Amino acid sequence: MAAKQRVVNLSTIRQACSECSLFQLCLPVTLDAEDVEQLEDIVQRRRPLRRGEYLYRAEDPFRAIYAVRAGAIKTTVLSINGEEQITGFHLPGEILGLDAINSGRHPCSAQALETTSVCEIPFDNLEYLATKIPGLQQSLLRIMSKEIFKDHELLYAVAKRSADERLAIVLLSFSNRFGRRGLSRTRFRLPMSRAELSNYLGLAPETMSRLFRRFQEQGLITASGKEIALQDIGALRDLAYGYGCEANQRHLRS
Amino acid sequence: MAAKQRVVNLSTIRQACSECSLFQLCLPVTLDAEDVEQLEDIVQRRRPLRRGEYLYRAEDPFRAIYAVRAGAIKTTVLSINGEEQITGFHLPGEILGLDAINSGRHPCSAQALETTSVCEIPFDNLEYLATKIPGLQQSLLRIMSKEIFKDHELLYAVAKRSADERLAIVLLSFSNRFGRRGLSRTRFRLPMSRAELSNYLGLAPETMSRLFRRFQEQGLITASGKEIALQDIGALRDLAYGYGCEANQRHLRS
DNA sequence: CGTAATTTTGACGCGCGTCAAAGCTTGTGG
DNA sequence: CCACAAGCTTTGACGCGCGTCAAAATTACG
Repeated sequence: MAAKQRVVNLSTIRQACSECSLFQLCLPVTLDAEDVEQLEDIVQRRRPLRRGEYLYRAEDPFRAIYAVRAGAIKTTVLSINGEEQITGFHLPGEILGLDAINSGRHPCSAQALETTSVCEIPFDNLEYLATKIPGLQQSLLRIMSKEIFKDHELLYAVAKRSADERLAIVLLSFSNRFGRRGLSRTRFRLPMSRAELSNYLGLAPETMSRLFRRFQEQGLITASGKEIALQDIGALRDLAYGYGCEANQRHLRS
Repeated sequence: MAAKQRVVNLSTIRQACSECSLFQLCLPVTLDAEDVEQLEDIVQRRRPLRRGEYLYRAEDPFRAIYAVRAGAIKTTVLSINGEEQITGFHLPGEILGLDAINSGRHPCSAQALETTSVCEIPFDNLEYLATKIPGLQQSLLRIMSKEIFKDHELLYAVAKRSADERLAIVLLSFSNRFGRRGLSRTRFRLPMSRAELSNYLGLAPETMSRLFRRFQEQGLITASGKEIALQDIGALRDLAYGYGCEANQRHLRS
């Protein structure tokens, strides 16, 4: 089914690659045109997901990883009492599903926050390709490493910080992630509701609401609905990274 | 330097492998004796670390990943104000350093909590070997996936829960991790101080202390110093996994 | 344009951090 | 083997941050 002849040049590949969010797999290392072509052959387009549709559900068997092209996806787990815990937001250019490799089943559900299109990358093929193309294996390992690191970061970020620090942190996180994709770092549209944000951050929605008000009063941001503009990134950074968090570390030895 | 001839049989390999904590790399997939031998060749023993000694420091260039053979290691980051944030405890049989693959530098420091011996697995060699032995590549990916998942778990675990739920969760986590290694699941010695535990969980040491008292009064555990005995695992599980955490999810759509 | 879902606002209470000081370990040197 | 520090761990008192409940205001959507 992939036996057709094709003529490609590197720049169109790069472009297609980037367009369908494979750039994360391509960029870190040098893959030549042929490699990228092979990689592209295994990538599948799917019809866009509508808001609320599931990309996969927890416990589904693991077949593929996914790259978000446009839109946004949230991943969730169900706590025992049947309540939804949001574990991550995935924006264009980001990859999800890696956490399923180990057990062979998805540990969380993935649901579209708005109309969203993704690329599907069947993992069997990818893994096979990775043994053939050393650059690709490296690339894969690197992405997974980054994933681990990102999570660690969020872990500290969210676990041990006050509500306003948490909000500052995610706002800056979105700012960076949009910025990396070439969008504005200071004005963007949050794809999720306040309730989802607060759930993600482990706060009550009421607290989230009050925070948004406070942040606006302090001139840190302006917000109307989901449209956000960061007015004072410096101050946000001060909030997010450190100053005023002399939490509970003074008790440790050297 | 690795050119010497050796006669091996699979069971001694397996044993050595498990002893030096490579079992995580071997077990998930089938590697034949020769593969394991190659793997073993690149593993390096190091002299044991004494309590407080660093295995590596944040920002150190990434050379190798490490498997804990005996003892325990904590990984930490420094927040801007120079305070230590504990990001993980690593017990025998566990692997650390994977989070450095992406950037090429260790994002955190690793320090021995007690006398600790580790295996060093130079990453260049491992990566090369992984291209030669498909089973090994799979194994690596799987471990990294597990790592991602574990972190996710802890993220929810710690971020959005009350102090006693957090304590129940880590106690059960240690119970499982010791149990997996063949030690008792109900009586064990915590390798870290209360202050370190509380730092890790994002709590004040005073709170930790009060929690230990409460848990003992309620008959959940008995503790004297670092020796812990879990008396009522069922109740701990109830605390850890759900009941009574109707936190902040009732606000979400469908 | 009306109904449902979301967001906002206010009042109130509890959990947990903070400060301060009193036991307990642990290790070191006489 | 004991004495004396220097950590740790525990205890109590107190206050603030944020969750909870309830209801109004706003927005989204058919």
